[in-house]
Amino acid sequence: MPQAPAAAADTKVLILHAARRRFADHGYEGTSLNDIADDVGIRRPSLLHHFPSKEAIYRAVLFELVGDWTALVTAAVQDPTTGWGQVERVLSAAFEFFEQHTDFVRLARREAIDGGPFFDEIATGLQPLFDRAVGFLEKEMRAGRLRRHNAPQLLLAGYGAILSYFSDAPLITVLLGTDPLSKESLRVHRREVVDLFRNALDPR
Amino acid sequence: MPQAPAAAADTKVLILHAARRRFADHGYEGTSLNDIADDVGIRRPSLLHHFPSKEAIYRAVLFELVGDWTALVTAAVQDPTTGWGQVERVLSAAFEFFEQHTDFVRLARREAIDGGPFFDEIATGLQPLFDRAVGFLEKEMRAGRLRRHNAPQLLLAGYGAILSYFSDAPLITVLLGTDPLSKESLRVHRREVVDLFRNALDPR
DNA sequence: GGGATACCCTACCGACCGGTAGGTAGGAGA
DNA sequence: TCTCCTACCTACCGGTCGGTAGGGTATCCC
Repeated sequence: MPQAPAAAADTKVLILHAARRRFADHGYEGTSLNDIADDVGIRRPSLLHHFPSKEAIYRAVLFELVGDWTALVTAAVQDPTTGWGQVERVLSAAFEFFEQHTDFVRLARREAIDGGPFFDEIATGLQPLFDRAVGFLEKEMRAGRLRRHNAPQLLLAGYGAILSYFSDAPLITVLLGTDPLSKESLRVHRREVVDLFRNALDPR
Repeated sequence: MPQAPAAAADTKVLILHAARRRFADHGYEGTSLNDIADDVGIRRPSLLHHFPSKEAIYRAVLFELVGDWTALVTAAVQDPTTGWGQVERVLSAAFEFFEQHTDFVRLARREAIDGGPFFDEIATGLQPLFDRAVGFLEKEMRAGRLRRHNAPQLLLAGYGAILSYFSDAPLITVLLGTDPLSKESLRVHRREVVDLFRNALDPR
């Protein structure tokens, strides 16, 4: 029983959505095209009508997410605030983004660990963001609006602390005994992390 | 050309060693028994003479590492020191362990993200360690030897900051432009993280 | 010497992988 | 109405996966 063809754009969106979930949950190797096709409700060869290969699907998912992340950071940095206020703004924006894009966090983590075939493009995509953040921190430290630290290392520590909470949610669920992604847990975690960095950075 | 059989114990050790590297580098799905067998220098069926299945090999690798980690934490906590001094001691011990067991870090990370079939046993193995650490922090906070914080969340933030530095080394290499696992980089990172937590915890 | 056992091998299995070939249904435009 | 295109299908490709069967050889124990 043949099926009425859907609009190509719609199917492509459905594929990307299903693929993002699968890749985030099980990684590149742990996801088969059949898995994705089943989620969409079509057969595998029909997937490959919309994308030339599994690799192309993965790449599309990755770039979409990096694009979202870049847009958010760019917007957050637009604001001319300085000192601790700006740091807190960016921290908050990052938190909100990660809350709403847990797939992105886990995918990024997998890429960071793997150093796989797509890794280079992702890394060079993220580097300007990192450099800009380091530049901002160092400028504010020199101006005395933030306490002096090794800016890149501090940034890495912060990125690690926040990202881990979202990427390792399955483990943290067991450790805490409650859902770490619940409104209340998120509120508490966010306050704790912001506090950690205020103690380190805010000259008061 | 048949080969002289080696002592079973030796081969088993070689298998576990090769498997740990492979699983850490490429994950469970991304590692085939042929990969491991090639590293050891035997054929795949010979692997399965020493272990009943791929899953059994993975499980053995995982439990060995969790055992090492448990032993280290237990030893570090043995010391009767209190307050910030004890926190700094444990932090230092963890750093050293992670430096020497980067395979463990990446494997643990993969497990934490996946929530896979082996995950439950690992998580319940780690939970007592987590609970004990939280207990220590809260005791010291009540006694006024550490500044008050939400202990579990602070611990998670710390664990995330440190672990990420090692697990995400491939990405960080690109971001920093230097080897994050070099003696000098490690020294700087360690000082920065210890500083971060001293600012938060040490009542001075 | 003769088993028994431990270790490793080649040869094979069924299942699944990503990807291709070829065909069909149905809408759009001449 | 004829033609072209899109979207999807079934059937198949070569190759790899984890795992098994069965044989050969070295070593240990009697």
